[in-house]
Amino acid sequence: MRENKTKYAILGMLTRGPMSGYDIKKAIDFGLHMFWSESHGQIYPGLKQLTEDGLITRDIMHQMGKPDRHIYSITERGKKELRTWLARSPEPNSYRIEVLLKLFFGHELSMDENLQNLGSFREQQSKLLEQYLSMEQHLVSEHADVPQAPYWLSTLRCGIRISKAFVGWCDETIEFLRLRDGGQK
Amino acid sequence: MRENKTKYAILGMLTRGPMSGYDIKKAIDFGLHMFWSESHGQIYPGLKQLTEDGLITRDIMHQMGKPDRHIYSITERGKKELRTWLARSPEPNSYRIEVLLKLFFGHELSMDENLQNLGSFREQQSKLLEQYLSMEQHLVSEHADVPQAPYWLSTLRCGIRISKAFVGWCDETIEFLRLRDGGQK
DNA sequence: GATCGCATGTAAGTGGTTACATGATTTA
DNA sequence: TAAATCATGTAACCACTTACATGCGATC
Repeated sequence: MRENKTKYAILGMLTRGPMSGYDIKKAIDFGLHMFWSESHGQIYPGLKQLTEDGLITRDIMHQMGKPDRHIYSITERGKKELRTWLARSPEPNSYRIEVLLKLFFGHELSMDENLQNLGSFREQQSKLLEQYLSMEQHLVSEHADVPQAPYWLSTLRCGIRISKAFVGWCDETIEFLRLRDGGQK
Repeated sequence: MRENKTKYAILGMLTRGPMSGYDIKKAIDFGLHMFWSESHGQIYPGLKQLTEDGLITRDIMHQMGKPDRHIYSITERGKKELRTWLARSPEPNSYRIEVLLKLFFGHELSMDENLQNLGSFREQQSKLLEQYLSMEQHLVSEHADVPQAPYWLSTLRCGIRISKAFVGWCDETIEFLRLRDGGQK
């Protein structure tokens, strides 16, 4: 059974308070971007469905010079539905890591090309790492008082661990392959 | 541009030598399963397309008491296509990690439920880790001589690093949340 | 006698991204 | 003056999984 999890990301964000689809998209992009993503092409139909199911309600705010804002609020039933899902053990995640697929077939490439791929991946990950570290600082210093902070911090620290692991692996692997290549000559 | 990468996984496996769709599926499940997956509902149509495009060719082997085997071989053009893709810098991977989405909204749950989710994820990852470690041993002792071995080893070691990172993070987070919970009382 | 492995394929349905569509205001 | 931001939605398209379809032989 493949389940659509967009609804839970939406419901989760609405526990912070009423907001628009646009706000939800931004909140997901900012808060979850190291481990989750939703496109607005999923969010707007999702909001429609959730409204029909009675898990959220909609209010319309008129604005001058800007489009109307549709403000959604989570209902009690919505909260219940969210909690039920949250409490079910997480399914194993299946990721697809392109750099690893490429490296697995690395024998088909020159060593130089492999090292370039690894280098570009390393750069991606070390940029992410820096970003997470500065977000962690920001969270600790600015939002330590909000009750969700420990959970946000914990997910951030997972991102930090993972990107550190990737960077470390890149360094190890670049050296390992270089040595092998040199030794072969 | 969202690109279908199934074809590259197939082409890559066929660089080992001619094999059937069934074999390819098994090779992917066994060799790539920590970072890639393909369903046979993707593989068979993929093989058809690749044959039409002239990137692979097909031979049919009759067997007694079993269905025919369709044996595919990669062509020169196929190898070229694969190499071109392999040499392009890997795209950043977008993973969806359910346990993190759940933990991000952990404030909606009891501490006990959060710890249970973390515990179940930790178990998943530590099982994976053990599996990878034994595969590493096997690879080093049995297949050290094949020319692809360093690449296979490298991808395995990435899996090892990542699952270690997850397990370490789980331990840290379980303790972090327990302390916070105890401190609050 | 049931299930698993071998072996290939198609079809239905869902998941998800990107482009299309609109349009005012602010910023570079 | 070009672009980015605010703001919402739909439609087309592709990716991917799962169920359907078939059928023999071996194992439990």
